[in-house]
Amino acid sequence: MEPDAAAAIGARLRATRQARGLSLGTLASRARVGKGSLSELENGARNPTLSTLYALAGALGVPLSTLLAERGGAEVTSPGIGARLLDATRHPDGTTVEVYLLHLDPGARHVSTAHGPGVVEHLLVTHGRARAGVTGREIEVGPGQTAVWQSDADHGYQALGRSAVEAVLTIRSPSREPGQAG
Amino acid sequence: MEPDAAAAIGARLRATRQARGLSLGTLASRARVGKGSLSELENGARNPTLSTLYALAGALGVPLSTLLAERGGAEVTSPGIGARLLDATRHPDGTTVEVYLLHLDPGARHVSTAHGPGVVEHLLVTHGRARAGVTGREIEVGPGQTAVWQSDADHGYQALGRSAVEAVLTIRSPSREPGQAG
DNA sequence: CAGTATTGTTCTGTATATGGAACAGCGCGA
DNA sequence: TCGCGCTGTTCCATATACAGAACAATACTG
Repeated sequence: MEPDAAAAIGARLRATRQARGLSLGTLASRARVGKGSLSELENGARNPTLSTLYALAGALGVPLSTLLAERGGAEVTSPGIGARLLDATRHPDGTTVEVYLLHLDPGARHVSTAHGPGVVEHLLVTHGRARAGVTGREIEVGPGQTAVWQSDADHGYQALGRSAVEAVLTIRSPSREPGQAG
Repeated sequence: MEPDAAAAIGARLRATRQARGLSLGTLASRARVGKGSLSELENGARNPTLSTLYALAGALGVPLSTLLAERGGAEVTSPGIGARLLDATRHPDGTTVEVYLLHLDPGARHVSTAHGPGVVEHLLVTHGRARAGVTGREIEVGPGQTAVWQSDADHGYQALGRSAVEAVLTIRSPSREPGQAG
């Protein structure tokens, strides 16, 4: 297998567990999995079995595919910028929604030309500060704040200050316009 | 594990293999997996390892999540409400961010008691209309709009009108307060 | 400060998943 | 009828994932 696929899944496992506020021991006992197994698994030092994966996903209340990081692995769009597609759904009425997890290195900047009409982007900053929006009308957003813009004009986002930016970027395209990360 | 989860995955495996017109032996050798292992695996008499699953999925040219039985495992939190965790990350500074894909049946309503201080929730509606926010101060949002609230007070969201609501819910918790979907 | 949880780690014997060999059931050509 | 190539199955020795215990390192509590 990919040498670090186990590591990736372990990291996701740990992240989800901690996000739930669970200790390693409690999750292990809830999932009826050995504490040691879970520890080594989170550290990527194991090649888990389908049964243990199911058990852990079940105890976390998460579909197993969530733990299987393999959704379009970290796509690097520009230097200093990483975007990971979390989900892309197409509603029956044709609108598509893409959800990205975005990482901007300090100072990184991304600009994009206009998309089709009606495309709306939401940038929800979870760490650091950023400037985002249509070119010339950017606004500044910090953790827990969202910038929204219509991307039918040139637009972009950039990291402010000296710390990296983590954000959730959602792109909603009304009809058949394919969304691009940015 | 669920007794038939292995059987389900085995069936899918066999189906995709045959759809590719591959014999058991050729797939086994391409994936560098024992013939016997693959046979028993397809018959549901095995509890495969992540590495063998990856190897087989890779040789079939299929994302692993395709082979997993639980496609689109929607977690049902309340009747008429489905939430699927897309991602849960914990930043080094301790803040955790959870991103959910949310589905509300027409008229469905969800209320939640107060979480710890500093928790911020963002509800980005991608389809339908919803009312969301702190109890008594809800706002109405439609496609492409976001409702934001501090969830240190009772809060909730509900679908308006006669169509279902699709949304992206992001919960940002500053310290170690475990986030709950809602 | 000790005393006591509670954390996550490393260790160990056992169960089992693994690759490969041996096996059986075909179709086909001579 | 053989023989040969193919199919997929069952068997076996070995590697390893497993549960749990024993451990260490960090908190609370008196």
